[in-house]
This record gives sequence, structure tokens and C-alpha cells, in this order.
Amino acid sequence: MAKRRVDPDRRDRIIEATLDLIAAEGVAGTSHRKVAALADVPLGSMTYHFAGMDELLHEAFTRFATRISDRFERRMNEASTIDAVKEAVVEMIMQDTYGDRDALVLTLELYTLAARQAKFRHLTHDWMMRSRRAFERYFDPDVARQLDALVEGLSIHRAFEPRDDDRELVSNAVDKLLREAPLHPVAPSPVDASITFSDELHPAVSMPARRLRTSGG
Amino acid sequence: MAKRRVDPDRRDRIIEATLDLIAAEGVAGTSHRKVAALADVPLGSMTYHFAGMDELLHEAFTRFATRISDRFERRMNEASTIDAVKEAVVEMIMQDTYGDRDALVLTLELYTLAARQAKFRHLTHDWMMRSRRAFERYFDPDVARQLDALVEGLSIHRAFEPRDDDRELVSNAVDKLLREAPLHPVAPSPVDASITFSDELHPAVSMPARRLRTSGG
DNA sequence: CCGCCATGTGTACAACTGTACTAAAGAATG
DNA sequence: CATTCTTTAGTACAGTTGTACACATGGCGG
Repeated sequence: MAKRRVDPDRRDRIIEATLDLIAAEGVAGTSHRKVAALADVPLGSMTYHFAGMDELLHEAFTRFATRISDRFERRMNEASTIDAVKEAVVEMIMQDTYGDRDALVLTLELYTLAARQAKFRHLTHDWMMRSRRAFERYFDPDVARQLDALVEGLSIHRAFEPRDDDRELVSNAVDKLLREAPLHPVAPSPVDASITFSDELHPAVSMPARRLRTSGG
Repeated sequence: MAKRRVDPDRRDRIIEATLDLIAAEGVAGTSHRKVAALADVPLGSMTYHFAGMDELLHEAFTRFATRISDRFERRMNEASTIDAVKEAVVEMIMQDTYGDRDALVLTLELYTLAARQAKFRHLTHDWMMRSRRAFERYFDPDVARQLDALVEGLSIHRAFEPRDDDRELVSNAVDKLLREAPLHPVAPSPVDASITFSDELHPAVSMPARRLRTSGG
């Protein structure tokens, strides 16, 4: 009866369900059972596909951070003039990064995890690096760092306390930070595509996780 | 035998222990039992002094946010020239806000809570408002908001990824944001001391919490 | 002095957790 | 077809949790 015997997307679905659940109830409120229910898989699938809760969280946040970074890079690469870059940055602050509540919650949950557990820190590290690299297509490294921080702060504050005149204020702040700053008149070289999330640092994180049964013998 | 029958600071000690524990293991890793052990009180004291976990967290974070805001305001009030203000802001980013890991973790945990649960949001709201008001002693409201956001972003990024040249970079960013900006040459009026954390919004939060026993007959 | 009652204490309980393990079902290979 | 191995499924278990509640205690008003 509706026994889904072959289900190739199971892992994916579990990860997506995990992100949904974290967004809704936080890491604290996330359990194997709830994720299983949401992804419509039996509890046993959790421990089969993931070695433990930490691995599940790690994979879920890796996907989330990669997704956000990809979008960020795409937006930045599409811009071809400094004005277009400014426009893109403002746009990202206004809706992308923390535009929806889910993204804000997930980001903060990840930061919280990373702040306390070193094994999650490479996620935030890579995320920050990718956005800085993207900025460095147009600005020198120092300005890139400053801009990155401004985006972070404005995004968070705007997410908590949105106002009608936000766009204007954000745009003005970006302008001030970039004044006299742009060193590269326009994109010099495409972002190095080899900079990706370094999953190889956490090799245990890849595929089927179940311990080989201590095969009696 | 060492039965501390009178212990007026119990509540205080529990709250402090809670903050320590959250800093060490996060909200997720915080339990009545662990807090009780750390504060050296029996488990029963938890439910006697606080109606539940949420109230405990709320009180702990209220104390934390108040403490940070107080220090922030004091620093800002002590400055008497624009240069001194700039210096103070840089100094705060460099060590105060997220200077130690504990403060970073606690801040992020609070943000995470506030992002998902409305009942914690007035804490972050009041916190933001107080720091903006402090800035508004010297700058117009828009600049105050921009500066507040910059401080937020720089603090977080610096906490995750400290560098040797941070001070210079931070100072430069603050300069750029304040260029042509300071409208008030110097502090016009003291910060309104009546702006405090609005605990009265959460009246259940004050004192002894134990439900009156449904006293028979 | 007594007796009351806010305060402090220990324990029980039901709910929920992560994970290990047995067993089966079907795909893959010969 | 027979066998092997990956994947799926169900369940059991030991541990931890928040909270309720019955009981002890001692300071204080009378």
C-alpha cells in the first residue's frame, strides 16, 4: 500500500524538509521524527541517509548557504556598470538576503551554530569569502569587506525593523561607502569559479552513512 | 547541612547562570537541570522562581540586552567631540559588542529567538532603539540608523573573521559614513533616560511565579 | 510563645529525544 | 533463475526533558 520502494530523491527531500523545519521551529525544535514526518519518510531513513543529527544539519546549511551565495554571485556578475552594481546591492538588501522571514531565521540559526561549533564555521567563512570575492570584481578588497559588513548589518536591521524609507537610506549608505572608492572601473575578470564550499574538509558528510554492520563472522 | 534556607539572590544567580550556560551551550543546550546545577540550587527552585523555560530565557536576555545597552550609552555619553564619538564607535566594534565570544553567542541566540518568536522581539527592538537614540545625540536619525547597521555588520564579521588591520578598516568605514553627515556639532541634550526596556509589556515576567495551588475548597 | 505562609526542596511522571538494530523488499548481477 | 547488496521499514531502548506536586522549613505578625 503506497510503499514507495524506490525513491531516489529521498536524501534531497529530507534536506529540504530539514531547512523548512529549521525555518519554522529553529534548530532547537528540529528532530529526526519531525523531519521524517515532513519529508514523508520513515524514521529509519534518517539514520540511514545521515550519520547523525549534526551531519543532517551540516548538509542542510551547506545547501542553504550555497543557494544564497549562488544567487548573490549571479546578481553581481550580471551587473556591468558601477551604477548597476550599486543597484544590485541595494536590491539584495531590500529583498534577497533576509527578504523573507525564512532566510533570516536560517541565517541566524547558522550563525549561531557557527559561533559555538567550529565544525560549522567553514560554512560562514566560505559564504563571506564568496560574497567578498564577488565584490572584489568591482572594488578593492578593503572596500569589499566594508561593503559586505554594511550589507550584513543593513539586512539584519531591516529584517527586524522594516520602514518605508529603507530603500533611500540603504542606497545613500552604499553611496557613501563607495564614494571615491571604486578602483576597478568595471569587472576585470570573472569570479573564480573554483571557489566553492569546501565540503572536502568534512569527508564524512557525503553519502550513505549507516555503519557497516559488524558482520558476524 | 549547608541548607541555605535564606538566599535573597537566588533569582539573580539563576539568571546569571542561565546566561553563562547559554553562552557555553546555546539556548538549545540549556535546561532547567543544567542551570540549577550551575547556580547551585535544587531543580525545584527553577519552577518556583520562573513560570517556565520561556520566562527564564526572557529574563536572562532582558538582563543581557540591558547590560549591553547601558554600556553602549555610557560610552556614547562620555564622548564630547565628534572625534571622540568616532573613536568610541571604533572602540566598541573592536572589543565591546562582540569582543568576547560569549557576547557574540548570546547576541546571536537572542536574534535567533527574536526572529522566530514575537514575544522576544521587543528585546531586540528596544536594544536597537536605544543605540539609535544614543547616536542621535550627535547625528541625524538617518545617519544614526546607517551607523547602527554598519556597527552591527562590522561587529559580526569581525567576530567571525578577525584580522590585524581591522581597526584601520573599521575606522575608515565609519569616517566615510559620517562624512558631511554630523548635523549636531556636539551633544544637544542627554539621552532620554526614560527609554528603557519595556518590561511592562510582559507583566507575567516579574516576581514569584508559582501558580497558586488550587487550594482545596 | 504560637501558628501562618512565603519560600525552598525532592521526586515522580509522561513526553520526547537520538540512535541502534532486526528484518524485509526489490535492484543488480551472475 | 539464484544470489548479493543497497535501500527501506519498523521498533526498541536508554537517556533527558519540562513541569507538577507533596512536603519541609523557618521568619514573622500576633
